[in-house]
Amino acid sequence: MPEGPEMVFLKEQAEQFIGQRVLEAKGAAKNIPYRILVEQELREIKTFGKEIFFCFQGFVLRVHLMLFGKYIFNEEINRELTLGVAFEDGEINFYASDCRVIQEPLSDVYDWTTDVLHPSFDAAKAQQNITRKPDQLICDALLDQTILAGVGNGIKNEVLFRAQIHPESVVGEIPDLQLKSLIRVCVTLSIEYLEWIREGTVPRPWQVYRQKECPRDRVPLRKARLGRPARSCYFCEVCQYLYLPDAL
DNA sequence: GGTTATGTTATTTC
DNA sequence: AGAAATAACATAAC
Repeated sequence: MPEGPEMVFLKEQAEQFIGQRVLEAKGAAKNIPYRILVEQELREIKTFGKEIFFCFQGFVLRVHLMLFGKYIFNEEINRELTLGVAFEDGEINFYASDCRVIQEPLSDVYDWTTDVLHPSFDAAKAQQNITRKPDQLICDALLDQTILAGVGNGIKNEVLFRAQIHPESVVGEIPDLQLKSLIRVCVTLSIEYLEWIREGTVPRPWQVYRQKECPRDRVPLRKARLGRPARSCYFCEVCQYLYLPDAL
């Protein structure tokens, strides 16, 4: 569930509660001021990458779904509730999530120019940031949330396929134009992914992620755990070019 | 039943 | 000290 587009979709769903007061807040999450939340008015909802923020007067509730997180509206499921917040017209319940309170202004903590789904995303800056670690593998660079917030393992695999770049390519060896196009695809694919969610497209039309065959070459895809830490990569050895330093 | 997995952080190890 | 590996968290699908 938890790549950037999923969180933007959640924000769109939860925005129905803006302007409403909290009737009840409960859950197992630690360091949440449950009692203080009650009566507070939800002012705004924001996302940054895979995080969502419920903004109240003077503080922000931050939720990250991590790997197994789930949320459900107006219902509880038979599992330990991490955080449930009831508003005047409905409630939202989070499970297996990481929830925190942020006191500082969000703009002191987050830089939205790195969020691929934010209007102020700065592609040129992302390219500079990636190039700053020229020895890194591109499959790792794409998952760096300080460079491309919101890109997860699914988007990573799809983007590399579309840009025809092998996941084990060394960042410093990828030509500028290729890298630029790769970053652009991070944005366009994230937007497409958001559309799939909005339209309820299931299963997601992944081209390579969790797939068996290359849709371009009809060749079996390779699956390998690459990078640090090792993450699943699905790729085509025929059409995805491996950029490596010259041998010898 | 074992393995794997859309993610991040804390701890341990080198 | 600091980088890098490992564990931890918690859940469902294969």
